[in-house]
Amino acid sequence: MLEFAILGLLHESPMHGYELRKRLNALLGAFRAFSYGSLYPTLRRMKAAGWISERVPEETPDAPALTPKRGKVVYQLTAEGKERFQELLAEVGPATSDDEQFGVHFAFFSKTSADVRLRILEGRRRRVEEKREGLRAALARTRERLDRYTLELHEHGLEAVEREVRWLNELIAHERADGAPTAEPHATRRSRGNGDTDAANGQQAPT
Amino acid sequence: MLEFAILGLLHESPMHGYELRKRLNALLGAFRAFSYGSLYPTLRRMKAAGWISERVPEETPDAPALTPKRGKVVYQLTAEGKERFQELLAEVGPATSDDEQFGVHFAFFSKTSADVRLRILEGRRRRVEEKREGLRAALARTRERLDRYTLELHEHGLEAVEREVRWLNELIAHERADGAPTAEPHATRRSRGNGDTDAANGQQAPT
DNA sequence: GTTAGCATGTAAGGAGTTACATGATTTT
DNA sequence: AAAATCATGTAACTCCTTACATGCTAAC
Repeated sequence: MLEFAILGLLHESPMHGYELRKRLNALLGAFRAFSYGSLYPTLRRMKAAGWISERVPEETPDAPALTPKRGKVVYQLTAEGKERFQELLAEVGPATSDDEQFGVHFAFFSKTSADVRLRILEGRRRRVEEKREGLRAALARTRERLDRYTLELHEHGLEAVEREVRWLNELIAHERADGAPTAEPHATRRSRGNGDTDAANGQQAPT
Repeated sequence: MLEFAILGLLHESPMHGYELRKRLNALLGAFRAFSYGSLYPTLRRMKAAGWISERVPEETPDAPALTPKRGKVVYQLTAEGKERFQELLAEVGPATSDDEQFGVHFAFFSKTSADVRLRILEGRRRRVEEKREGLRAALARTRERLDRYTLELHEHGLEAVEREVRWLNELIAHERADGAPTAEPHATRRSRGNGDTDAANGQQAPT
């Protein structure tokens, strides 16, 4: 997780730990935050594994050995690191649909190939739909017996999940449209709604 | 967390581990799931701490020592356990606004006193509002530089957070109305909207 | 009489957090 | 030169997961 995120960020440009952490928490803002206590040990491990290397920050040729005393350590990806990142990008396991895993994978979608993107989105959708069905069933089964607050909690959870399914549907439709503008012979009319999600919509124009 | 949830469930009725886990995951459906690997050791700890006790399932007086060989172990709350639960209910620390902590606390709201409920809801709202502001600032700051997907992720996150603020506002208003139908001399008109949350609403009737 | 699901547990370990400790650099 | 913030790191610990191991009980 952390490792993957670090690889992704260093893929864009070399960085030192402190900055890495800030960018990490900005990137994943909605999902996750990491502390130094995990960051630095992870960097160590990754260096030992050969995926990243330290780089002494460019000395201006004039001031050669100024003071890299306990200096900033700038990390950059090695060739192996780049490979590893590609590997992790494409490796869509059963856990890739988990909240956090999905978030991180999604954050690096622009570095992911179109087919893998689609696989991930569909996997996530299935997962979220399962959760939705579970919640619906539980609600239908116990609606009468639940106290006001538990009910409120479950309904709010259900709505959040329904929203996410809609979001994923849009993303998937978009991916399909982008990837095969003239190919797919199966969704000519009906720009929204895919038959599975029931029609409990009612959206309004975005802010 | 687990401990708190167990106390809460056993507060309703005695149960054995297996059932406990099922009810636990049903109760927190949207938030969390626990595995046996954590459940049983936790039960042990709690028993050692004196919060719960095992109860040999009522033998029918006719068949005295039938076969409780490796029988079901039914756990029930002790007096100390009940106290502990009340303590945890009322103890609103800085972490009570965290996603999971909040979810569990909320699930037991019907056993929580009105003033604590309000404190928890307001704490949560503040937390979520902070997150919202962070996301908004980040979006405003970097909107141009972000790739399509990161943008999509952040916007979806922001919307989710905005939804939760609205939800919390409703809950808080409801609590206030319930708790002090005639008392509070400070919210006579304006049944909704609390000045802080900006007016990006636009809700429709619930399902 | 064997598969499926109920029921209880343990050992090893993953993935992080908190709290602490320290030094360098910039701002006031 | 004091305060803030940047920057790196470690030790101890928390909390839970995975994988395994076992036995009982109902259904087919």
